Order: sequence, then C-alpha cells, then structure tokens
Amino acid sequence: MQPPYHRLEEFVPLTQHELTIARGWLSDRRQLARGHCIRREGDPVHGVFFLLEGWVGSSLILRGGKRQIAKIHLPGDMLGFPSLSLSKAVETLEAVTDITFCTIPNLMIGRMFENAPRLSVAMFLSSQLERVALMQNLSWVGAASAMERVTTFLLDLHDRLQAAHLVKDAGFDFPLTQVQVGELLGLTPVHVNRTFRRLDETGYIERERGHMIIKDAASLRRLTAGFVPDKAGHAAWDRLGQPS
Amino acid sequence: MQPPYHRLEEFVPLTQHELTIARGWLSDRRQLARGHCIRREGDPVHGVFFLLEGWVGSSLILRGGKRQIAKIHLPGDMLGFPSLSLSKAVETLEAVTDITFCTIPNLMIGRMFENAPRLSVAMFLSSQLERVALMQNLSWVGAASAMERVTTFLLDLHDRLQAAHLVKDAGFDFPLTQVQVGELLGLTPVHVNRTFRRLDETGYIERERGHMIIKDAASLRRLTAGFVPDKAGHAAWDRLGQPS
DNA sequence: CGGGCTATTGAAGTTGATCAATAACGGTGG
DNA sequence: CCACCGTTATTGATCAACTTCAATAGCCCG
Repeated sequence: MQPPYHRLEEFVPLTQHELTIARGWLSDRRQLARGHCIRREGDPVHGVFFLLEGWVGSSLILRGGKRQIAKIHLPGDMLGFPSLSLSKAVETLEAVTDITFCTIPNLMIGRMFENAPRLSVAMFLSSQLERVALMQNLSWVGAASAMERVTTFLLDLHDRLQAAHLVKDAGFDFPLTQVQVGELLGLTPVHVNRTFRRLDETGYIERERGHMIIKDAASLRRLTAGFVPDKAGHAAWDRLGQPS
Repeated sequence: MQPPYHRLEEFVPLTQHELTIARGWLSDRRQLARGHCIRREGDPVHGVFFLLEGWVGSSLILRGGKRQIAKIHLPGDMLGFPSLSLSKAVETLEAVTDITFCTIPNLMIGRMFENAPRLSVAMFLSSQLERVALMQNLSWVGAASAMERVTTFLLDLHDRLQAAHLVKDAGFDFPLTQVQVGELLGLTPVHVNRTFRRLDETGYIERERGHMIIKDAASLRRLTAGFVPDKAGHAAWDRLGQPS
C-alpha cells in the first residue's frame, strides 16, 4: 500500500531523493492495538513517529488526573514533534484504533536538516500548520459553546479524513468514545452525548456503531465557531523563495 | 542594547556566522504604540517578526466576535510563524505595550534554511516549544478551574519574564487588562477580577497600577493545574546529532 | 454467559456568565 | 494644572450552561 505522504507534500512534491529518505522511515514498521500507547508522558524522547494507519490521540495529563486531548491524529500525520524540544515527552500518544506506525529516530531528523533542506522546510511548514490547528482548537475550547465545539470538530475531522481519502459519501468511521470527544473539547461525556443527540434528532448527522454520517454539512457549518483558514500549499513554497 | 537572543540560544549558542544573520534582521526596526497591530487576521503574510521590546498578544477571532488570545509574547520571541503555512494570516498580533520589533521577510527565512541549517534547527525546536506551550494553554483552558488557570498563567508568565531578565524581586510589570487575561484563559473579565482579588486577599500576590508581585510562589504553585515541562536545552541538540 | 466499558437519560447542583451600576484611573485638551 | 471623558476595575444580583451524581441499558470481548 502507498504510504500516506499527503501531509508531507502539502507544500511541495517530494523529489526522488526525498522519497528515498521518506521510504527509509518505513523500515521500522510497527503495529499497536487500540488503547495502547506509542509512548507516555514522561518517557524519554527517542524519536518522532509517522502514522500509517489508524487514529492516535495526543494528550496531556493535568494535576487531578484530568486529561486534555490536544489533537486527534490521522494517517499521514507526524507525531511527537513537540517533545523533541523537551527533556522528557509531555504528550501521551494513545492509539484510538488499531494502528500501524513507524519510528523515526532523532538522528534521522538531525541528518534530514543537514542533507535535505527542502524536506526540512516541508516539515517546518507542516509543524506551523499544526500550530494553527492547535490555536484553533484552543479558541473553540476557550470561547465557543458546546454545540459550536462539537460541530466545528466534526466538520474539521470530516475535512481531514477526506484529505486522507477516508470518507465515503459523507460517512466515515468514528472510533472515538464520547469520553474522548469530551477530553478533546473540554466537555463532560454526558454533555457530549446530549449534544450529539440533539444533532442527530435534528437530522444534521447520523450515528451508529462506530460510524458517522454528515447529512447536512452546509447547515452544520452554520453552527460552527469559526473558519478553517486556507492552507498556502505551494504558495508558501514560493514565498520562501523555493528553497532547494 | 543587546538584542534578546535568549530564545534563539536555548538549544545551542549561535556562531559568528549565525549572529551575523540574526543581526541582519535588526535592520528594519520599528516601533508601535500600545493597542496597535503588527498585523491583523486576513492580512497577507509578508514575513515573521522578532520582538525586541514590549509585550504582544497573538489572537484569533471567532464568529460572534469573541476573541481568543493564544499567547502573550515577550521580548525575544519570534512572532507570526504559524501563518507562514497559510494563504492569509490567521493570527492578529496586537501590541499590549509600546513595542519595538523587526520584520523578517519570507525570503530571509527561506535562505536561512539553505545557508544556516543550525539556525534552522534552532528555530524548528523553538517552534516545537511553542507548540508545547500552546498544548499546555489548551489543557488549562479545557480542563482546569478558573483559579487554576489564573495561577498557572501567572507563574508561567513569571518564569518567562525571568528568562528575559524582566523580574525584580518577584515583581514585574503587568500591562494586561483583565479583559485580555480573560481572553487568554477563556474567562470573563468579571471572573478574572474576582479570582485576582481572592489571590491578593489571601496574600499570594500583590497588584497595583500595572505591576504585580508574587508574594508566595511556593503556595501559589500548589494551586496550579500542572507542571511546566523541562526544556531539553542543549540535550535536544545532542539528540539530533549536533547538526552542523 | 458474565464483566467491564460505553451510551443514554433524568435530576440536582455549581461554576462561571451575564447584567448592571459605580468607582478609579489615565490620558487629553483647554 | 485641572476638568473631562473613555477605558478599566470592582462589586452585587441573577441566570444559565454545563457538571455532577446516579441509575439503567446496550454492546463487545473473552
């Protein structure tokens, strides 16, 4: 199966040289069952991870035991970059479904910066995109109602799944528990449930056994908290003077 | 005055070559009065910014007009990186105090990646640190009480100001309005006020005319929501194989 | 078949929001 | 230097969104 390079190629197509490097990551391919952790808060930082199949939640744990999921990662995402700057990992990376992923050791990242400046810029820009996503999540959690948070999340998820070719007829697998959605959006599972129910009573969505269908995306979008900004794509590349 | 390079040198000291590059940024030095914007949401992305003096808030605006401040930036911070990946800026960068800053045009960033891999890695790691800070802010806003949010924020601010040599005897200038603190922490200004008052009635802090003193940091820290993770510092550099 | 997690629903409780009014401050122009 | 005005801070009273508590039902897995 073709590895999901769509996130890496958002800004510029990879050259043969870069594809070779990216294929090098795939050597150490691993599987993990739902509920298990790629790594936990406090673990040493051995590298970053490339998610090939399945969903992963990256979360922080607060004093008091509450957990905040910072992001739900989908196939093609690179995981664990933030902790590269820390002495120990902050984020727990937990498999939401069964997953396949690769570990990219620290040294490979260092070498990439020396030998593959274009790929480095791609990763750099990708990281900035993640920062934007995080800022948006923060803004929803900090300033939007429960209904706005849920609808915004569902539509964003839908768009990202679409980019990963995982949507069929506005429907997609939805393996998250309501507890997890709550931890992502800063709501209690009970309230997530009520919000979901209101949405499918109204006919905006349809849920069943780990699957979700967006019945009326246009109306749903009117309930959201804000806009998803346009990615620059290749324009970002041009802007930087098309680094070689 | 020595430019505040402490953020850039968190991971590795700059070489002469890199210092030359960094000094190049300073050519286009500008001032802005409190309340004015370096740039607004929706503006074209001409470059990123290096903050020399003063405080800047970076914020997103939601449908409905509510504003979420993602971060309060202090001298030495690089601003505006996330929008490099977008066709238009998402973040509004507003001066909280009178400020001095430099604009670093996009092309200079691109050239840096080609000619100064070490500096690029430093910026890359710095960006990851920003992601961590953002994840933490998200976790406070999503899962902590008002009191926890406020105390965590104050202590974090204190630590960052200290790194910028802007703290004297546990006291520091505090130019933020309570409205702004509210927008940062996802609270109403009224509630920020009540929380502050409770803190200084109890003797944890002291406030007056744009100044704040942390009277009892140790006790205050017991009220916070979580821990500030250790930065890797030079260890991050070693980990990556000391890129040259 | 049994046990544990997940979803669902109802009732009651709280934190923090909203509304509203006043006071204090800071900057401006006369 | 002072009067004025808009912004900010403060405080009280009320309200509501969401939480907490609790109980039941459904599902998945071994």
